[in-house]
Amino acid sequence: MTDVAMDSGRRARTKASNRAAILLAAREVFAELGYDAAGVRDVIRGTQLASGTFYNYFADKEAVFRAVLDESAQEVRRRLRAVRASAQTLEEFVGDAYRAWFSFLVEDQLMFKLMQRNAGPIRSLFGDPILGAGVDELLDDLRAAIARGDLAPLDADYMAGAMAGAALELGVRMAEREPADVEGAARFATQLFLGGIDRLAAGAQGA
Amino acid sequence: MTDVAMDSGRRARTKASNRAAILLAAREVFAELGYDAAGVRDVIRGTQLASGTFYNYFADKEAVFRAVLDESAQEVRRRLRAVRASAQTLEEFVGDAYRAWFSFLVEDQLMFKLMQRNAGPIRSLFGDPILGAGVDELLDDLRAAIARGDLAPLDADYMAGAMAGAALELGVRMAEREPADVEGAARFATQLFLGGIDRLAAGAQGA
DNA sequence: ATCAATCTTGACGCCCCCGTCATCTTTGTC
DNA sequence: GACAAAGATGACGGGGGCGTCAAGATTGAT
Repeated sequence: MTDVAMDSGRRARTKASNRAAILLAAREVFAELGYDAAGVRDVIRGTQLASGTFYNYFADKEAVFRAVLDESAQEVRRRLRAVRASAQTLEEFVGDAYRAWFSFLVEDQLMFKLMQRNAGPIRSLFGDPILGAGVDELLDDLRAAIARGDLAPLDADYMAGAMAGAALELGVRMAEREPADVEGAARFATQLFLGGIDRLAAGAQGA
Repeated sequence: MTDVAMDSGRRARTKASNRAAILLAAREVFAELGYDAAGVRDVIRGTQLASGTFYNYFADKEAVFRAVLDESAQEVRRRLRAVRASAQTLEEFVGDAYRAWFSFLVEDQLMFKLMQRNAGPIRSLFGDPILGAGVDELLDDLRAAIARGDLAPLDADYMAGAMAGAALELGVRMAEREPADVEGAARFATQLFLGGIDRLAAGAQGA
């Protein structure tokens, strides 16, 4: 052997590329047919591989599905974290997050389609999280902002839900426009929530 | 025969009750397993009937599914229409609609579960509408209000989307609280959107 | 060049669901 | 009570997806 853990052999390279091919095909198939309707065969049909080979890479359909979602979820969270961390004002915090989210939807429409089509399966395979962990992080950020005094003491749980729900439906409509209206949708969402936060804050202190 | 179209015979009664039993079982099964995973057999297992009997009432799985959704959708729309028609102010319009929506979710949790679980199939079987026709009516109302001058000229499409998306996710969180927080969630949503509308209106005229 | 280890292949057996249909049961009529 | 029409039943044949595995192909080390 040339050395340990050298992933440069032909062996290792095809292994990686096969895995990638399966993941890509799976993403397309799940987005197109939906998790339940899609079969392992539909996935491999999208590659050059034989049916048996699939099982050298993943235990079953659920395993690929999880892997596919992990990829996307990580990327989304990475971007949103970056944007939120560098926000200086509340307006930046809200606006940049929406802008990043909408941009991502436009870039990776396959993932968006996948999320919409498989909301049910995602909810039942993982806990609740469709936008899942992403919403959890938003919730944490909101709570932290309230604790710091940067944000009025509103119901962070409801707020995170409303922002996430609006993000999904606005995303659909944003992507339908020609050309995709990332900036317009981001501005709309920003004004909507900043205005809403103001009013909720006013009500909270008055009560 | 006693007479025409008399639905009082034993015959007609069992027919109606069988149909109802199938619809109820279908609602439960679809909510529990999801449209794709559920089979016609799962549905009849929830009744006293034999497998063949199913096909005397519905052509196939898709047909029952459509029937189940129709029932619920009609009820939701009926309630929302009633509430909106009698609204005098913007605050009533928004607040009462959310209150009606959240109440309905609490009363008919089975339908809510069904909606969440089968968002994908619903989207692909019908056009887009998960909350579908309901959102269309909201959109119409918003446009009408803008035309009348009761509402500032904001993007009605985005607004309807944001309100609907928030309605879904707020609904989830509202129902999770113990006891279900219909009033709190309705107030939250109302303040959020009234505040948002104010700010969007201010921006619109300034631009 | 040889050979063992590793990976790929696709046919196979298994299981489950679907929609039908010949048969039996119930209903309504006279 | 007898008979015809309407309806319920569940066994059956067909189709399709799943995961396995024996046989063949590739790789990498000597």
